[in-house]
Amino acid sequence: MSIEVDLKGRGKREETKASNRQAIIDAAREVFAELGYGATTVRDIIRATALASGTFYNYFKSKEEVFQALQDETALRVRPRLRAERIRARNFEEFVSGSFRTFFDFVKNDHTTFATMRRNPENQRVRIDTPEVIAGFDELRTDLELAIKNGVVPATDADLLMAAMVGVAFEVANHLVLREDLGADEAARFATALFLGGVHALPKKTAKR
Amino acid sequence: MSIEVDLKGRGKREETKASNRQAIIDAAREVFAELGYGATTVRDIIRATALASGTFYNYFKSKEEVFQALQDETALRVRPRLRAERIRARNFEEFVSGSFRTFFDFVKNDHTTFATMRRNPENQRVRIDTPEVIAGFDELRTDLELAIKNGVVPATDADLLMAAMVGVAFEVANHLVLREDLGADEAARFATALFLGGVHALPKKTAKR
DNA sequence: TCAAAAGTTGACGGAGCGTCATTATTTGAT
DNA sequence: ATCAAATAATGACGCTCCGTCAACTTTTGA
Repeated sequence: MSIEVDLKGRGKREETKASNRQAIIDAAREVFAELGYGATTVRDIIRATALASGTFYNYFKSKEEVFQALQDETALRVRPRLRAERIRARNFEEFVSGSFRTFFDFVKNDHTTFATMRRNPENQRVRIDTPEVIAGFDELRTDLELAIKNGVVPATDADLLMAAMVGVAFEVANHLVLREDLGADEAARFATALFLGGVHALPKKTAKR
Repeated sequence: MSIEVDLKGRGKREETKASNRQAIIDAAREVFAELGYGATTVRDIIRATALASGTFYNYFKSKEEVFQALQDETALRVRPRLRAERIRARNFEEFVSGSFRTFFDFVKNDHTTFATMRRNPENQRVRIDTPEVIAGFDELRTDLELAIKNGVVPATDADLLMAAMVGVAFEVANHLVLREDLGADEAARFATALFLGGVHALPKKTAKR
């Protein structure tokens, strides 16, 4: 008679599998933060765990793959917020300002996660475009295409528009992490004004992709 | 009586030193392009050279450092062009459009270099902010500060303005590399219109940094 | 001409990698 | 409750690459 609650509905097998995977991911997050992405080894990660070295490879192929899982986990936390913001928005202006504000808020609060993910001691930025991240980009482009179709935005290359928005978002986010004096509010106001102003000034040339 | 021309003014010592260094850098460029940054090893690089493995370490500490040298070399080719463009520009509009156009032209023509530097098979982007690159960013910020001082641009956080311009430039450049149908002209026209329009729409709030 | 300085070489000890035979745990059928 | 098959964990092993260093070669300038 077990008073144990089956945390995961399924059997013990499934349960430990999930918990081991999470243990590795959690350990990785800490080790990456401490040593930097480049310097950490698979052994470092597994050593921060109760598991044996071989076990690592039952779950991930390499440290890149754990990193990708980490990135996916993050994207998985951000995307719903962005989606909520997108639904709440009643016009294009709100869509843009809500997106920037949400993203910057996340970056500023989840500081460590984002910093770890983009910077490391060697002054080298690593960014992996995981499925979740790419899906997020696609959602954005789709929305921009919709805005174009509705005539809210001049008919431009939606791909470029997305690129521009993403570029501004990530690069500004970087400064957000590095600069103490810069808040999410200010950054969001800046990015929104810049992007919206820019969009309205676009020529109506290049239509399709 | 040597008919040999001392390519480098100095003695033989200096000369081979310079040529070895260059040989390593050149080999690295090719190997990175072939195997991708992540997969290449120091031995791969040195094997593509007439030198011995130990010699590598007389010139660089690691493959990261060679990569940095490569990046610096690239930045060293781009910066003068950007500076020339900046001098030619007779107003802020020309400054912005000239900068984007020059950068995108370079990216499109020097395709391989840029692609190698930002992408690799593992779908992972690596970017190192080397001294040359940072210096380039600083120049840009200085110019933007000047434009603000002259009242051509609303008084905004020059740091953010730089970040935005850099973000747009790099992210659009990425698409430039990946998309066949996209030309440097079109990209430059897009980025210029977006950025200039955005700048003029900025609030005059946040003054200093 | 030659000894000191500078640079090159590749072999070596060490570290991390990914695999795999072995051992332990879980499962479902009886 | 028992047990054989399925599944997962373990850590030792062979391998590759790393960075160093003593021995050797080339250059320098006295």
